[in-house]
Amino acid sequence: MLKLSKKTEYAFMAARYLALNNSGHCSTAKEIAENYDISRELVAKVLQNFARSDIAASFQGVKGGYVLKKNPEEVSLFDIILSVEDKHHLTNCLSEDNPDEKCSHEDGCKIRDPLIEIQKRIDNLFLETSLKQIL
Amino acid sequence: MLKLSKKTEYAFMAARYLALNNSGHCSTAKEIAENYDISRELVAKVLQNFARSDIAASFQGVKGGYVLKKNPEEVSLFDIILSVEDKHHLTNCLSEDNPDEKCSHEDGCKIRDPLIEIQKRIDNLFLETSLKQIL
DNA sequence: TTGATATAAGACTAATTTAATCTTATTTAT
DNA sequence: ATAAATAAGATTAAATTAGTCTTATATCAA
Repeated sequence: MLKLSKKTEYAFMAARYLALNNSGHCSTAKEIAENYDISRELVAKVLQNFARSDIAASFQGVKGGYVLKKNPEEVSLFDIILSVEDKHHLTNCLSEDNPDEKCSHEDGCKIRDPLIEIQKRIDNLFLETSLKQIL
Repeated sequence: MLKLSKKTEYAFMAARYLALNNSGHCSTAKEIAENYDISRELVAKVLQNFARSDIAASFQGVKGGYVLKKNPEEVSLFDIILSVEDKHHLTNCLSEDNPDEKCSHEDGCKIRDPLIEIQKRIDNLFLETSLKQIL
């Protein structure tokens, strides 16, 4: 596997849409969902996440919606993933709720450290790629 | 997410075990499973995959088991992942059974190309890391 | 002030994927 | 012959992910 979730895919798409339509105009979840033919509710959740993590500003009510809060070159794909995904770790024993040496296979499994290194380098790939680069 | 499957974790562990115990000695699935306290059947499947993809040689019958067929520095983590995992793609539209331009979001989603690039670079990280490096 | 259209957020259900187990067959050393 | 191993596929169970539904709140405009 090692697959991005649909939520992350939708997040990339929604962020891209916001970036391309940021001329003072407020984009709604409905608008984006219809544009890509995906679930309105899922897009809405993605956008709510964006608002929470300060990627986008939200406006409620009629004429409400979302606008990007940063320049596309200032938003990394990593920011977007983090905004939308709670777990983003290669293995369970690499996650923060499982700090330090804790591995379900006791000290039998010694693959943790090299994987931490690879994890960092993968994160960096997404960190180095900005939203601007996918427009 | 973007998580390795347990199968892949087990594969790394099993490969590591084989590499550390390759002094003419045949390692069995049972032995490895007990050593790491994981399911015997799952380890068996991993080892069968290793045999099919020529990472290990298998010997049947009593006194049977598996031995690494290559030097640890000649086996990459990517080889191991490929051996054990059928899908190893960042997104569904990146998989081979979905060639070329086919994306469920028609031409609406334009994130495919940059993701192909990131996919390649992730693959490279695993390709550049050899089994020897996790011993 | 009411109705229409948004976001906000959480509960719930459905679908898919992954993990684990079970079963049967075959091989081979003793 | 028997015990211990691989081989391979079927089946079940568990976990995760995707998608939907519901209720509440905000805001614009007639």
